[in-house]
Amino acid sequence: MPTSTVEQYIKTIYQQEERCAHDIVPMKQLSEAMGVTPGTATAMVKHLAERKLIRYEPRKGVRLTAGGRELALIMVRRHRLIETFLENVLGYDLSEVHEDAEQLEHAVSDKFIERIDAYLGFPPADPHGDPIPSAEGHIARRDSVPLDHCETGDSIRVARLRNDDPAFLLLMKEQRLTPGEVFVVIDKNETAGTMTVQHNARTRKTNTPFTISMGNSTRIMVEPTGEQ
Amino acid sequence: MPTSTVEQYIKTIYQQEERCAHDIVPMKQLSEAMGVTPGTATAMVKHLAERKLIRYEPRKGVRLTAGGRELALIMVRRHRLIETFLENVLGYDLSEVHEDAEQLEHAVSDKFIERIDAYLGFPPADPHGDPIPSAEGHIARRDSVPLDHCETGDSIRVARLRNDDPAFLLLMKEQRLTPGEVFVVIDKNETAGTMTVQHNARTRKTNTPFTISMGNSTRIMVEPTGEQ
DNA sequence: GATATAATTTTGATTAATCAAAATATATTA
DNA sequence: TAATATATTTTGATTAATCAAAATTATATC
Ligand SMILES: [Mn+2]
Ligand SMILES: [Mn+2]
Ligand SMILES: [Mn+2]
Ligand SMILES: [Mn+2]
Repeated sequence: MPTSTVEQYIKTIYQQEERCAHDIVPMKQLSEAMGVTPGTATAMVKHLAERKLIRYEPRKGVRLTAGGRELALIMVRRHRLIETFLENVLGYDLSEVHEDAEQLEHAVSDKFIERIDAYLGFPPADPHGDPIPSAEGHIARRDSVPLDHCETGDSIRVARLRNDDPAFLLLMKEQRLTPGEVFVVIDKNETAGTMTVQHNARTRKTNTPFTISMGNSTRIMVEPTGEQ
Repeated sequence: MPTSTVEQYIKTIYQQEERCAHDIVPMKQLSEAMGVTPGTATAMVKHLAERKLIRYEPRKGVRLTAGGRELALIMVRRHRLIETFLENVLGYDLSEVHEDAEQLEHAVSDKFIERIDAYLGFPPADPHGDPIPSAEGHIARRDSVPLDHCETGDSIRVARLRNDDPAFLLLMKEQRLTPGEVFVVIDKNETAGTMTVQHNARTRKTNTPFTISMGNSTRIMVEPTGEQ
């Protein structure tokens, strides 16, 4: 049985592989993502390699083995189902779900997770819009693009918010920039490094435009609505 | 912040104090209840005494301080609310709730517990009939007696099942000997060391009597129905 | 290409939790 | 009371996870 520390390292390596074009993950990146000193990460990485959960290339970095990916997807499934439960059932705010899920994911049994899944009606995605892997380890690939790839006039739907910072998520909630919501890009100012979007709601009169930095907009994944 | 090991020791000491007429808990009893060697328990007990969670009398045993009792009641509250959630919401069997609660109680946040409490409608007792302490650490005292204190002819209601063994609980469920159910003692055989009870249901025809050993009957806490 | 900078690994130490087995104290029994 | 049994503590060792700081290697810069 993996310890919760091992679980957390493996999940983190998976996430870093996703972020950086599924290349090898360097030690600095891993140690920073784990919040430990580089030496600690090196020691753990050797242990994970012995356990055959990763392949470790000294002085280069690490990547998951098939077995490591399997464990990572189990952890991602747990995390996302727990987040969905916290928001949908217990009424947590979007900005609060991550912190608690980060702990609970290491304490729940398979039985618990499968029952939660059924209770929620087998949701395809978590509150951030991230797809929930199946119990067998299959994960849906959804082709969304970062908001900064869009142009003025584009009609878009928010797909995922790839940032766990509560302050960021609180702001997104305030501006209704949450998964499923439809917007139009009304301005893209490369010089200023900002994008301005406007909510498409017909039920509200106050569709005040909202301006966001280009940096933050890379964390908002969107897909075209198909409408012009 | 106490580690989950510290939490578990404190909760266990509380339970052993309850069992044995709130006297001092000897080291052997503690080490057996924790499933560790006596030396391990001695080392931990010194640590808990430094933390002012217990008072430790060498060669005698331990007892909780006010602070220790406070932590213990927090853990008991968590455990019982989680058990209630697992049975009432996720459909766990009575015999399955304990194992998962034993892990989850160390991973949940205060926010999680208060939301679960509200979601369940502030239940007074868990599925075993054990009272749930309030968030402020108050616990209801219910004066129930062990089944073996009853006499032939007594009409009784099951209050609590003080045994976490899944096999025992499975049997109790089968015989409908669960909290709230009403029975009549139809025989008490001191020589054979058995008691026989019969379910009071009017909706069923098959009220076959059920015989249980005196030893097991001490784990079934009951209260008189008031009817003759 | 030599040197400065950055990343990585190694070394030595620490903390929490545990066990096995030896030592000691207490309780029971003859 | 003396001998025996039981409970408890002590000692020495182990495992997992971590840090600080020194040593090493790779990368970038001049
Ligand atoms: Mn985690
Ligand atoms: Mn998420
Ligand atoms: Mn526990
Ligand atoms: Mn219970």
